[in-house]
Amino acid sequence: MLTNSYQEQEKLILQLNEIYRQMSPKFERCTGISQSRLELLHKLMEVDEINQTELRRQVNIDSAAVTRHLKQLDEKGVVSRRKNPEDNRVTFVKLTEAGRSKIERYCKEKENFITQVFKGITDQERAVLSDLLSRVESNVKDIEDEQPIE
Amino acid sequence: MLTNSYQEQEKLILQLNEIYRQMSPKFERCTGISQSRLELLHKLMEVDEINQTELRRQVNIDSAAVTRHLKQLDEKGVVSRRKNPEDNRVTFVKLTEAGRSKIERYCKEKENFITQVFKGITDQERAVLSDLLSRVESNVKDIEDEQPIE
DNA sequence: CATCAATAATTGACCCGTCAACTAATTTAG
DNA sequence: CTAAATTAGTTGACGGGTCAATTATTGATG
Repeated sequence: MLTNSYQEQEKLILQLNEIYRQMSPKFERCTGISQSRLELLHKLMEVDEINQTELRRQVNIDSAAVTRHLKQLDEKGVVSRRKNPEDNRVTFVKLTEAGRSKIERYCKEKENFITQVFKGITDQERAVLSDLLSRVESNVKDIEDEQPIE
Repeated sequence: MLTNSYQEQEKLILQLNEIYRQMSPKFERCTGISQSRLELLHKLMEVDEINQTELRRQVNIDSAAVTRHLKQLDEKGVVSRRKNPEDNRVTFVKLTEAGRSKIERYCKEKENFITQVFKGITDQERAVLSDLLSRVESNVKDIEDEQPIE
């Protein structure tokens, strides 16, 4: 009984991984941009100007990753950066005009994509899903890192 | 109305990504091995000997990734490989004795981990979750890759 | 005020995954 | 029987993420 239940839990974990792994590359092929990069840009859309630490906090990825994304986006002219004159450690980031219009097109594609992902799933079911995922997420957050084997 | 619903869908996608990103590194720190590598080993546990293509098919990751995992596992003495004498293109993989006993310890840690992930979630709720994820997964699979912007 | 601690951002090393190109072995067809 | 297609596995280039170490700047404290 417990064994049976455990195996179902194992399967759920695999499902979560599987969905992520299937979805990420497809998202990128469909929209032309990766999910996390678009998420970064989406945040920038909302705030006009923001420093990297705050951006990192909101998108919740490593600051190293943020730096590299922004560097490339800067080179492509999607984003511009300047130092905070009152504190030379922090750098402000904002979208360029070109970037802004590009993103709109990305978001259009994203909309199609997302619609397809949840095809046939009712509002109510999505609410249930969201609740369950939130609880899982919270459990994951609470897990203490332990000593690995060896 | 539709906008509201859409934003919830967006959030769900973010949640899925978030869980994956949070879980993967934690899993590895807790158990001492990565999820996909343990999944590979788990499969090997069940089948005694198997060729790489079949393994790739079952675990559903790129053959390049499989090759690299097995190469490292081979070097660590967890796994042994030999060519199929009847078809020199295929290579058979199997666990070594040392590997087999190591995996048992990993699985023990994994069990703790998974238990924590689903803490406070009932069997019935897990069943619902599994169903919803399956449907999402199936939708993702059906998405046709389209032309990206530009 | 001079030193030591904290903070923001960057960089390097590494893991994991994809795709595309390549090698080698085996089938298949002409 | 040989040439072309297929198949298994490997490798290289690349994108994305983490952690740990480093740099530069600012803040705090004796």
